[in-house]
Amino acid sequence: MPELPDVEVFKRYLNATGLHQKIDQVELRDKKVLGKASAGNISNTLKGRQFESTRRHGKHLFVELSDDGWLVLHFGMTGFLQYFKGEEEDPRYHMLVISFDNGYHLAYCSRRKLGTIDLTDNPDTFIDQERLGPDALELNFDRFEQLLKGRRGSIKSLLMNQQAMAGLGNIYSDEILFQAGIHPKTAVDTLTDELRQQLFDKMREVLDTAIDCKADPENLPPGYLLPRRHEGEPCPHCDRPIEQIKVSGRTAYYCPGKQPQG
DNA sequence: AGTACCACCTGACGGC
DNA sequence: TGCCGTCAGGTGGTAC
Repeated sequence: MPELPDVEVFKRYLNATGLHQKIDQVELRDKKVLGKASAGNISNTLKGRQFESTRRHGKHLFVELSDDGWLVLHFGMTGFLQYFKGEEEDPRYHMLVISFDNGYHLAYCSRRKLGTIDLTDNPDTFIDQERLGPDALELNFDRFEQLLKGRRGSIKSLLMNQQAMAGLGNIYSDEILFQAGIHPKTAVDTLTDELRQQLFDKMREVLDTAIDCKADPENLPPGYLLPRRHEGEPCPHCDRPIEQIKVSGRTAYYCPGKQPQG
């Protein structure tokens, strides 16, 4: 699930629940989700401290600790956060459980364990080390155009390339290309000025809208692809059946009427 | 540079 | 009902 809008929702959730409380206990239940930091390292760093603030960059969530240091969360395909009191209802997917002195717990949950938990002294350093591009919502049009320059691959691959820009994954790149009326396989270097502008505008619009909708596709306004993102479903604009193709290894859905092949 | 394929994990779904 | 193949919204490595 977690692309930029989802992670932004997690960030707000954490801001509303887990800040400014002393961390009493830290339990790492599966080391498979660890990045470079060790379990002991995570535990020692968090215990006795508080979460002070959060920052999101692309699909990464950084959580600032009192006295230097940040916890880094990446959610993979199935990660999410859960704040709860007392007993855990379904602890099967709780990979990391942080217990506060108010009796509440914050759990990092993941079914497929494809996410990563790590530590960093400085988010900017971490972003550099991971070679992440600028956050998709912090781009201005000039910077966006710079990113497109000299690229020859498909536009969908570029949108999903975290080194180019950070935050977009398979489903929101589909939605953005649908709204912009651009076929996912369109070569980047064949996009007209008009389409580049359209793409940039729709990227912002889709991301802002998705965040407003709590990143739940069912809440999206009429005219969005995501609730109908299945082969053969009618296009919400023209009723033509949605088609499915592979674009750099990922399944892409698009409307052949609204997004003609270039 | 770009793409294709595999791997990491687990669960859901469709076909038989 | 049960087994099996396939696929899933992410990422990294390798090979071409």
